[in-house]
Amino acid sequence: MDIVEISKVLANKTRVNILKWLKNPEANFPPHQDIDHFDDGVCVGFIQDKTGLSQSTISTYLNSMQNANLVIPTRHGKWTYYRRNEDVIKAYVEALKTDL
Amino acid sequence: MDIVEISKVLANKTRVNILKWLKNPEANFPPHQDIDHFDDGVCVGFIQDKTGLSQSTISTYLNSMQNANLVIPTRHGKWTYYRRNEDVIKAYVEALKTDL
DNA sequence: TAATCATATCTATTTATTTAGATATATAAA
DNA sequence: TTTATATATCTAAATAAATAGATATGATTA
Repeated sequence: MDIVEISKVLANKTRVNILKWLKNPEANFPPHQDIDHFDDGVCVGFIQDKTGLSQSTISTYLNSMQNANLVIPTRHGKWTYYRRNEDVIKAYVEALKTDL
Repeated sequence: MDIVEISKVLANKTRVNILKWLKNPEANFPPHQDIDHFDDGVCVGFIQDKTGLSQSTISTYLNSMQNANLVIPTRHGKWTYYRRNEDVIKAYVEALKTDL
């Protein structure tokens, strides 16, 4: 549980927003074409559309969030879905509460 | 409660260490010359010595931490003491728990 | 298998952060 | 009232982060 590495991810409004949106994909994203649930998260394109930033920037952001273990990717055909890693998010908040 | 601004402060090992050290000044710093308690925190020089970074860097760090309301400065003669702002730290962790 | 689509990576530019030396300020001491 | 001490601010250099265009990869489709 690296507080500094996770804090670096959270030190950016867009990345914090992505995490918040992924809490409730039904409310924040349109339905996917091939599946009727968000069990594995949301595809990169939807996240990109919502932020208005470039595809490469969002891919970089999601990669950094994945490196910090804050999100989990799952490949579905040509799409990559990202969902929150609730265990790590919870553990981070707990670590702040005790260590900070 | 600005999650991004506070996360920027926590995105640096030295600044996180300073906050941790200030939790227990008795254990982490020598006694002050003029007073025999740490009620108003720890003087800048002691914090600088412990980090090994330059005086101006530590002053900048403490300033950024103060801007984020994470620490509170108090002037005692020619020394400035810094202590944790427990209310804001607690509120930040709570905000993460609910918003993030 | 050629074309297409979604995503990742590479490269480059702009902007922000880190860090320290030099200087300024504010207080205390001689 | 000069001198010393503690801290803050200014300036500048080095490093890192943000961002996007171009290109590559991997999967589907024609």
